[in-house]
Order: sequence, then structure tokens, then C-alpha cells
Amino acid sequence: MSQPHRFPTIDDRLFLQSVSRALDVIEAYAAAPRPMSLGEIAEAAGINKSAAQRIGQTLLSRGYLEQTETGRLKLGRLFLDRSFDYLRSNELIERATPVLTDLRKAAEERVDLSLFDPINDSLSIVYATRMQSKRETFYATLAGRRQPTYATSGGRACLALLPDEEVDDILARSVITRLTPKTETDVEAIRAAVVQARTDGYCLGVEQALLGEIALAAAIRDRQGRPIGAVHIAGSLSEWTEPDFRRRFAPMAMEAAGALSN
Amino acid sequence: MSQPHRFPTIDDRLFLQSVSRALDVIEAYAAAPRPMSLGEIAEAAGINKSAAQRIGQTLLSRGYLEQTETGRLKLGRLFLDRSFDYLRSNELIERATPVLTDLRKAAEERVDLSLFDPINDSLSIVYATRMQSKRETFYATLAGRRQPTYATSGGRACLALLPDEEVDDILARSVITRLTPKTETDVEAIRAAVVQARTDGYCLGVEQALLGEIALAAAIRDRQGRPIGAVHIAGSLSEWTEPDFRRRFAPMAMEAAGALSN
DNA sequence: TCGGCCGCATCGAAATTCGATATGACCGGG
DNA sequence: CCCGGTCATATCGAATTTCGATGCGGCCGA
Repeated sequence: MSQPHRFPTIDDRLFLQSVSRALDVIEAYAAAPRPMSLGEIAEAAGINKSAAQRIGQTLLSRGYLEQTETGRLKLGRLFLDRSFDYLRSNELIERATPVLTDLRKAAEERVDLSLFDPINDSLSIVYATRMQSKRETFYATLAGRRQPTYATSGGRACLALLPDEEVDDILARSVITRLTPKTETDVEAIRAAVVQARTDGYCLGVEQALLGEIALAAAIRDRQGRPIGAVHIAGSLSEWTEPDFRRRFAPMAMEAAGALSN
Repeated sequence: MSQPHRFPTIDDRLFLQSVSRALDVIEAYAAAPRPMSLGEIAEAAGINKSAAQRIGQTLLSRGYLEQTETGRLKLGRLFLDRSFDYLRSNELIERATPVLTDLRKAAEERVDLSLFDPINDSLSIVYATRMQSKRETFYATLAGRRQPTYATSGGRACLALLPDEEVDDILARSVITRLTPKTETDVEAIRAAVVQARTDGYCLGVEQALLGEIALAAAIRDRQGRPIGAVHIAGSLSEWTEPDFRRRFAPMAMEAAGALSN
């Protein structure tokens, strides 16, 4: 999922190998976040066992890894602390919270804030705030979840704010896979949805990322008019038809996104 | 807040200085999560400017730090990804999500899952899942938030499962400060609340951590009967009297915590 | 009982990291 | 208008720290 982020080119002389390898280790858990032995860590992170041992001990002593009864290593809860620091430091998220709370109350459906992610090549969006409705799947409640830009209403709403070349570039670099049987995989169709979103001011998607889900999002702009994130409203197809959902929630999402734009 | 976690004693030969210093840097943002210059980072993390430069560049190139327009460094959104991995890897959290969703629906108040944290000396609890009710303050919506064990209903409910010596030890090591004007700072009174929770099976606190808030929690036990976390229900004093809140929510919290214990 | 993997430990070699120092840009004040 | 301070960035020789091969005893399943 979160593969190659190494864009700010860096002077090799300033690059700390051991730090980078430590990051490789914690990122190894992204593929399968289960407890691992040193050997497994070494293989998953692409390092030797000695390095895994040193990094493991260091991260363990600092609380970023924890040990199971059998001595295997798993991710430590200190990552929660760091993500808290991040959320707290993000001006948009802080500003968005009361807006989303109101929106959640008015909509009575799940409301999310996602961040557009140029740092990760704009290929994915990250959910930063999630406000549940009645019943939700596990993942739909978790901040930090990533989804491909091309497949989510929020990602498409962000793309709609970019010039055609950039949209084409992002789509070209995207590995388009089916998240659900309904996921649109035809680039032309995705492009059309983006163009539609440009005139509508929001984007609607049906079962694009999750079966049974209808979602609608409006992009949040920065001072230069570039997308920085999106406000999502998501409901169940068992309760909503597409026209009803659109009519009811499009204005709400756009209003919230507008209030957060600047 | 999250100060000295270095308990698993470690063989110095296996300790990676540069990794540890990199962690010092990212933890420096816990004190004040604003963008920092290299000089500020160096001072906050207790390292020299050269080290700050190297670590900064390395973390930047990996996405764990981001750069403002002015070149200052701030926390990167990749911490969201890591916390997602952690949440996803935690068996209790996964198991708790549907239970909490139901509880949230039934209670119509804020519902939280907190983790008791022996790794941090049991001095604090961390919120792992937060399910908002109508209106909430910013921090009350964020996973990763820490609160002192002694001051929260969840922390006290966990303490109630421990033998007296351990309770006394934890309270003795706690730096007791007033989070609100109503925070109980008398150790004897806290101990009494813990004893009360032992017989009640839950713990109730009024404005202990947040003004205007009434909170109630029941502890989750592991197989050995030791506390691993707590289910919280929190409401507003403007809507609830203490007896009503207790009568209505104590059984619900205890049932949920019981279902998650084992 | 054997073989393989486990965590844990050791150690010499040297690559990697260290930290002092330099450069040029920027900013605000005198 | 030109200081003095701080900024990010870059350089470099020294040596500390990291590296990785190797060894140990324990555990588990065959």
C-alpha cells in the first residue's frame, strides 16, 4: 500500500542508514501487522538478522515495538501518541472538527475528513477524522486508512480541482485495481467523473471502494485553490437511492468544504 | 506527557544511537507540535544541529516529517499510517469495535475504548477508539490522547483490578495535578474511589478530567484477570444528574467490558 | 534424538555517523 | 544601508558507532 515515498531528493551524506532501516522495519508491519520474529522482520524489511536484532531492541526499549509472551515483536501503542501529535498539529484538522461534528449531527450519516496527499504522489488519500454513524465496519472507523485517489469520491473531488495534465498524470501513475466488483476501472470513465465533479462542485460514488456504500465528497481548497482534502458523507445503499442521497447531502458537503477552504 | 519509557533494559551494544535520536526528534513534537527549525529541533531533542540536520533530512525523505513553505519541519502524515497499522494489529481493538458501535447506538453518548499502559509504568491510559456523540471538544475526538490513570474513570476502573500494593505504587509514582478545578488530588480519596469501583464493578467520575463532563467506565480483563483497558461512556452534566447517569449507563458499560474480557 | 528456528550474545573490521565549521540567503533593527 | 542574528544547506576528516558473520543454548515438532 504505502510503498515508495522518497521524493525530496536527499544528499547521501546526510542520509542515516540505520534510521532508514528502522523505518523499514516499522513499515514492514503495513503489509501484515502481526507479531513477527526477528527472522521474519529481517526478511520483511530486507535487512539481515543482526540489524533486525539491533533495531528491534532499540525500538522495543523506546516503546515503538512491544513483545508478545513468545518474544515476537509487534507494533507498540506509542504510534497512537505520535498520530495524536500529528492530528493535533494539523491546523486543518483542528479547524474541521467542529464543522464535521455539526455536519455529522445534521446528516446522521458517517462523515469523514480525508487528506489529499501530494507527498505520496497524490496516488492515495488518508482519512484523518472519521465520525461514525450507526453501524460501521472496522476499517471504516479508523483514521490513517488509505484509499486510492482514483476510486474514492474524495479523491476524485480533489482531482477535479487540478488541471487536466495533472489529473492524467496521476491516473497514469495509478495502478488501477478493483476494490469492489463495481469499482470503475476504465480511465476514461474516471476522467469523466472528475470532469462532472468540476461542474457539480462535488463527487458522488456508488460502491466504488466498499460494497453497499454510497459516498459523496466535496474538496477543500487552499489559498491557491489547490486541493488539500475532502469532506465525505457516506451512507448505505439499503437506505438511500442515488438521487435522494445526492439531493440531500451534496449541499451539506459543499457548504462544509467551503467553510474549511481558504 | 509521554516522558521516560525505557524500561526493557537493553544491552548497550545493541542500542542504535542514531535511531534513538531520531525518536527523540519526533517525540520533541509531543511537547508542542508546531513546525520547528533545525535549531529548535536540536534544542528540543537535546542533540546538536548537525544531528538534527541529518535526522531531519532522513525523516523528511521518508515522509515522517514534512516541510512548511519556510523550510521548517513539522510532523508528517505518515504517522497516521503507522497508527492505522497499530490499531489494525490490535486484537482487542478489532474485537471491541462492533461492541462499541452497538454501545454507542444504545447509549447515545460518547463511547471510548482506552488501553491501560503497563509499558508506560501504568501512569497513563491511551484512548484507542473514540465514538463521538453530538458535540465534542477537539481533543475528545482524537485517538492517541493520553490521560493520567489516577484521574480518569477508566484508569481507576483498571486500578480496581490490581492488588492494593500495586495501586499504592502507581499512585505514589503519579505526579498528581489538577486537570480541572474539580480533579481529586487527595490520594486517600482516589484510593477510596478505587475501592468503591472494586465492589461496584465500574467507576464513575464527575469533572475529573474535563469540566462539565460526567464519565463512567468498566475495566476489561485479560485471561489472568489483569486490566488491559476500559470501556468509557461520557456525557454532559447539563443533561445528566449523577444518579441518573449511573443507573442508566453502569450496566451497559459493564456488559460491554465483560463481553470484551477474557 | 535430530534439525531447524528461536532469542540472545560476541567481536573485529570499517563503514557510517559524528560534530565542528563554512557558505550564502534572509530578516529586522539601528 | 549595513549590520548581527538565524536560517537551511553543504563539507570533511576523525573515530565512534554500526555492521554482519558467527556462536550459544533453548525450545519445538518431526
